[in-house]
Amino acid sequence: MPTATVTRIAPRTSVMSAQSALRKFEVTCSGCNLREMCLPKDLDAEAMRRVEQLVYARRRVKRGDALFHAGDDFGAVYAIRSGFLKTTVLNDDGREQVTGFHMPGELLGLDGIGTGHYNGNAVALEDAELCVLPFSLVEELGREIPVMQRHLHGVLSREIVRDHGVMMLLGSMRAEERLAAFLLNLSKRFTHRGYSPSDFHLRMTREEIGSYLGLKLETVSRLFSRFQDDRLIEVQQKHVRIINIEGLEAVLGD
Amino acid sequence: MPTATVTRIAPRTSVMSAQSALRKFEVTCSGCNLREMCLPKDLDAEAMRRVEQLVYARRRVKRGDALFHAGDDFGAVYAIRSGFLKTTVLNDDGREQVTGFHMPGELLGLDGIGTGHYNGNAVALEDAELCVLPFSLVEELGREIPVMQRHLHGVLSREIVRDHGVMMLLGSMRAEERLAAFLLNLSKRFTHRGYSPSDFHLRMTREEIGSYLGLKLETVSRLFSRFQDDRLIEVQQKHVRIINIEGLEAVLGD
DNA sequence: CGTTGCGTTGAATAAGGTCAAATAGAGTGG
DNA sequence: CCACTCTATTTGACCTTATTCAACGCAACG
Repeated sequence: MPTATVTRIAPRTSVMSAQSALRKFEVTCSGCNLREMCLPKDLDAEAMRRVEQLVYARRRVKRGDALFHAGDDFGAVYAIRSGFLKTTVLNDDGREQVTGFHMPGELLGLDGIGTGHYNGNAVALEDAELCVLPFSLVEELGREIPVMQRHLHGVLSREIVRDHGVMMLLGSMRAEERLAAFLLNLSKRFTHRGYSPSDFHLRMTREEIGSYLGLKLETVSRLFSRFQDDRLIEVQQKHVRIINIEGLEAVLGD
Repeated sequence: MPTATVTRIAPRTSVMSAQSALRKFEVTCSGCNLREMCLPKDLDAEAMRRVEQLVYARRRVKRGDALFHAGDDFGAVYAIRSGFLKTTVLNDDGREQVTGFHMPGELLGLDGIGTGHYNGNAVALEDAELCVLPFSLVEELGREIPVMQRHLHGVLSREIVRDHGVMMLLGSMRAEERLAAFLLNLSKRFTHRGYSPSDFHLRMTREEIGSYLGLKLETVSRLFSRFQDDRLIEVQQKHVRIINIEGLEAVLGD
C-alpha cells in the first residue's frame, strides 16, 4: 500500500572530501539550501556532523500518496526537502479537516510525539522528498547539544502559535478575510523561500482550500472570482497572481 | 498593573523531614494531587528531587487578571494548581479569539518558547494558583533526565493535537455540534480530575464560549436553551447538568 | 433599590451552504 | 496525435443557518 520509497543515503567514505560528497549526493545538511529553516544558525562543525548522522535516510512520496496516516506508529519526524504536502485530521464520523499546507523546510509528524501514533494524515500534493529524522535520535541530540534542544522546542512552540493563528482565522474571520489571509500567508512563505511573492501555483484543490478555511469549495471559487473582479488577483485554475497586495491586506484590515 | 503576586516557596531545611515539609507547605510535587498530570509516571527519587528544585515559586492570579499578556517576555511556563484560565490571541484589528480553557494540571505559556515572547494572553476566570517553571531550568532538566525530556515533548505535541481538534471543530462542525463537543470535552476533563462528569459550573461567559467555538453569544445562548428543551441538559446561568450524555454524543455523531 | 453586567428571546437580515448545470483541463489509451 | 473520460472549477438559483439588532429579564452588588 505505501508506494513511498525509502532511500538510504550512501555513507560517505573518509577518502572522499566533504566537498565532493556534498556535490555528489547533495545530502549534507551543511550544504542544504533549506539549512536555515531546519537548523539553528550557530552550529559548530562537530554539532553539524552529529546532525548529518541523524538524517540517515530520505523518503520520496508521490503525489496523492501518504507520508503517514493517522494511527500509524510514530518513529520519526520529517523535514520537507521538496514538494508540497497537506496534513489532515479525521473525525469519528468521517469528515476530514485540512490542518495545514506544508512547504520545503517545514517539519511534519510532530503530532505523533505525545501518543506514539501520528494523530493525522500527511499527503503529498505533488511528488515530494523528505529527510527522515528518527525522533529518538533527535531527542538524543537535544540532550547533548543545547542549541539543538532549544531549536526543537522552538519548532514545536511555533507550530502551536501557527495553530492559534488558524483558530483565529476560523473562529473570527469572514469568508473573504479567510481567503485573503490564506493568500497573504502563502505569499509570505514563498517569499521567504526565494520564490515570487505575487505569482505562484496552488498545489491544492478548491476543496482542500475550503476544508482548511472552513468553507465550501463553491464559496472559495466565488471568492477567487470576486477578488479577480475587484482587481486584487488574477486567477486561472491553480495559478494565482497577486496584483494588489495592499488591497488584499485591506480586506483583512478593513 | 499586575495584581498577581509571586510567592517564593520556603526552602526546606535539612532537619525537617520530607514528610512534614510536604504537609506543612503542600508544595512538593511528589505530594501534589496533580502530579500525574504534570509529571511522568516513573520518576525516581533523585529525579523528583530535581523537579522540586525547579518549581521554585508559586503565583496567584485573581479572577479577571492576566497571568501574562501577548508580547510579554517569555521566561517560564506555568502549571495550574487551582482555578480556571482562558487563553486568547489578538488580531491586528483588535478582535480576540479564545484559544482554550484550562484546568488544574495543565501547562500554560508554551506559545512563548519559540519567539521569546508569549504569543497570547492568559487570563484567570477565577482566582487561580500556578507553579512557576522557569523554562531554562525545564530544558536543563530535560537534558539530564530523558524521561523528563520525553514528557515535555509529549506535552508540546499533545497541545498541537488538541489544537488540531479545535480546528476540526471550527472548520467542519455546525453550531450545535460545536457546543455538544465543548460540553462533552469539559465533562471528560472534569471526570479525569475526579469531579462530576455531569454536573458542573462553567467559569466562562456565553461570549467567551462563543469566541472559542466561533459563534456569537446569542447563538450559544439559544443552543443552551435548545439542548434544554431537548432534555439533553439542564442549564441555569453558569450551572450545567448533563442529563442525556448519549443524546449529546448523538448530536455529534448523527 | 438602582445600577451594571450577563443571559435570554424574537424578528429581520445576511452570509454562506446546497443543489444543479455547464465548462475547462488533465490524464489516458487507442 | 486525438478522442474520450474523469475530475476540478465556475456560476446561478434557492435555501438554511447563524448573525444582527433590539428588547427585556435576572442576579449580584454597592
